[in-house]
Amino acid sequence: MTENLSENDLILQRRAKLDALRKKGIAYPNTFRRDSLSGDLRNQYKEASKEELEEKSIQVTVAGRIMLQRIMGKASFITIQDMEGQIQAYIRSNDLPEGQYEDFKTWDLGDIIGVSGQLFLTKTGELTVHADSIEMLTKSLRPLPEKHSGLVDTEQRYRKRYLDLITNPDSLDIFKKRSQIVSSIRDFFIKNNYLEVETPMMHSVLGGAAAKPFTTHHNALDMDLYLRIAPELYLKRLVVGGLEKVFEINRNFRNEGLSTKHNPEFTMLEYYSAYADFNDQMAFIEDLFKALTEQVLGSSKIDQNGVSYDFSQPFKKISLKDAVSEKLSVDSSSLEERNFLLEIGKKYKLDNLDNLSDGKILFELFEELVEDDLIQPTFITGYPKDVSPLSRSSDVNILEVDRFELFIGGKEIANGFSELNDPDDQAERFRMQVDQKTAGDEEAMEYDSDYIEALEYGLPPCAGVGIGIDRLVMLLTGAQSIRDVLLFPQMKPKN
RNA sequence: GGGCCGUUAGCUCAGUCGGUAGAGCAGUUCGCUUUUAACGAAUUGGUCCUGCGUUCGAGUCGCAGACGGCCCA
Repeated sequence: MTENLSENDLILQRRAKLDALRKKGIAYPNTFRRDSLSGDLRNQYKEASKEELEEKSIQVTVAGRIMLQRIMGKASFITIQDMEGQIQAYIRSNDLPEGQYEDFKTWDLGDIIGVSGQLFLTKTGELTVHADSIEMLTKSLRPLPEKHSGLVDTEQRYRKRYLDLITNPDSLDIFKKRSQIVSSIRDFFIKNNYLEVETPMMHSVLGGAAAKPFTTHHNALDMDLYLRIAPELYLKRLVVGGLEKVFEINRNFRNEGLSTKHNPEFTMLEYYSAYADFNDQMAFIEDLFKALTEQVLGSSKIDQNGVSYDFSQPFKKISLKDAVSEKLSVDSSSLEERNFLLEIGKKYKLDNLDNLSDGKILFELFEELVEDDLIQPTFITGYPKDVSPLSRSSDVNILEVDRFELFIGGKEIANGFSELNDPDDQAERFRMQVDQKTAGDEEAMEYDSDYIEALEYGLPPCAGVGIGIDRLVMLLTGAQSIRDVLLFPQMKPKN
């Protein structure tokens, strides 16, 4: 448990074995090359019969970590694990140089070795490499977690992810899926003629989202900088610059509490398309989810944590006001009356109620009352202007903007809107943000005059979307905590 | 920030009413040439998360703290 670097017996024994290797001059070789991976061999020969394999005399060289061993006096079976899975090797004294079998018997679980030999099927039908040569490649000095249960302790799984990955195939599978998801998204955007870009992670002006930032300091410039809370304002500068379709998959940093849904650094996909509006983007998201689930999970109809999702169908759409009024069983027009909003806000114990605008109260009521219940994919539309300082104003309702958020499984998955490209309107919204900041709102944005100047050159009509990759991976893998989809979730150091 | 729960051997876990710290796996030794979490025999291994307190005596009870998990804000 405690990080005890004083070496116990198990480590001393392994070190003694390493010393013996060092004396022979074969401690950490790097000349061994494999020609096969466990998964490929399994796939390739899953149909082959014992006789066929024997007849073909297939010589292979594999490498990996010893995970299981069944040692007998003059012959052994071991299970070695590589990046694709496990394969068994049969090590027989007679087939090795004099004395090597005795050395082999001192090898430990966790050691990384290479094995060459012919493939065969054992009498129980398991594909096995019949070793004619074996080599110790990396001596492991510390014992692995228990071979059957794997590493169970949640804290250790996060702190020592490598042990989790070695011993828990389910965990490994989540991270393989995560990689496929990101790769599939990237393909989808590139196919749709988007250009992938990278924008600054260190910002001198805070903007692009409502969040508390981390600050850092640049010594040579002697200036404080924020770790970015969102790339939005830079990506839209690029659209001004003529990159009419751009996307970025990268980290954002928000200085807030940790939970099963929040990690201070997390991965965001943001993309922008000129000559599109928020309705176009909703349709595009439906296409994205259909393609993504088909590619990564093999079907757009999936079951996750007891819920069935069908991503081949259009998603439900409902306005924020209707969603809240439905929940409260009141007429949606009553949500336009401040007294009623205050009454309901009080009932649900919203903080600092009197200082909140009507739109903010409505928005917070939505989060409080509705969000968790949006299990099937649902676009919420009709967002209040005062919680959406970068969104284009609605042409039909002066208090609202052309914005949506997508909820699936009770979690916010995407946020998108027609972009505000009127520089005067944007300047006015920034000023309101600054007022809110002055009034004590720590999540409010700063006035970004450089961005306003960019808008003055002309941002084409456009719409953009942000999708939280971590939550998306949670959805598609069934993970219950964001820490289970982050290789190294944020943890307090021990001691 | 609040509530609840957890922390015992390298790992996975027991530990009764407060009375000498236990098992399985791993390790070590022996046996075993087609095993499957191999098997059989023997055996080593402890800062019971930390500190303070109560007590003749604390893994166990109390207080404070650390780290983690879940829920709430």
